[in-house]
Amino acid sequence: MDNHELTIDRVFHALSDPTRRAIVMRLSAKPSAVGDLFAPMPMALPTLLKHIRVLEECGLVATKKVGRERICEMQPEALRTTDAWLAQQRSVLEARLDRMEAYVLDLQKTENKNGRRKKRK
Amino acid sequence: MDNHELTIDRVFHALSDPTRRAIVMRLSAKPSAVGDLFAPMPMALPTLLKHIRVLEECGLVATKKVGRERICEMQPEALRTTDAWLAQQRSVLEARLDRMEAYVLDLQKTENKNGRRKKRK
DNA sequence: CCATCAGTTAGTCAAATAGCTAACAGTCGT
DNA sequence: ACGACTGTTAGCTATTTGACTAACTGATGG
Repeated sequence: MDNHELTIDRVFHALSDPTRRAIVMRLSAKPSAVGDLFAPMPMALPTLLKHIRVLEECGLVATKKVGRERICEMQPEALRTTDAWLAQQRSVLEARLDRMEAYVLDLQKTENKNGRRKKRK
Repeated sequence: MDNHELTIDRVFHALSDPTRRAIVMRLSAKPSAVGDLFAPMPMALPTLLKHIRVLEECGLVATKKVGRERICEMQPEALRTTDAWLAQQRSVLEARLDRMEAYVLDLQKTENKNGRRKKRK
């Protein structure tokens, strides 16, 4: 019953498919009906529909029925949450690499001062 | 033959699994041997090994054999590439939403000037 | 040198995924 | 009212995934 859950699991999984990433790119530019999204896609309509459902269930996209069309549009929040996870990892990782680089540079400086016979046995 | 490909597909897929995200988080903090990663995981060793291979094949992690251990460490580049994709979508989407908000605010202002009978039928 | 330690390979299995076709169901224009 | 338009549902299939156990390989450490 409780679909439309915004779990990082689901969002990453949704974005792992090139068709779904293409949909996300189009919907980021502007909301569209299912038929508009379908036009350029090399697959059957029900297949596309299923991709849209996946995007909906992870919270990346919301849809509403208007007449006989279904309009799809991006939900900025899901994108932000996922971006935040990635940014967090990057910052932890890159902070550590920077510290390491600083440490190595410091080592080199110390070596230059204290002992130059390093290269000989 | 050509594994270790850094495709956005593979990176997103790799990150869609909570076990693999946990590995990424630990390796972002510091490189570790397979055994260290294994210790807190509630699964068999070969299962963990396979997760590590997935991370390796998408370019997120690199490993090297040292004695009888295998040391794993993060590859910052893969994280950056994926982060860039997400950031790009966010910027397109949020720029559009901002324009739309501005437009709506402008409409409201115009209405306030021209016609106040809006609320009555 | 041989037991233990740290992975590794191979093989099995259930569930999930992405694709298809065929048939059905609301809406709209005339 | 009815045909065309736009989805939608219901199966079916092949492939991939994430998990397991059992058996194997290559490095220590004593």
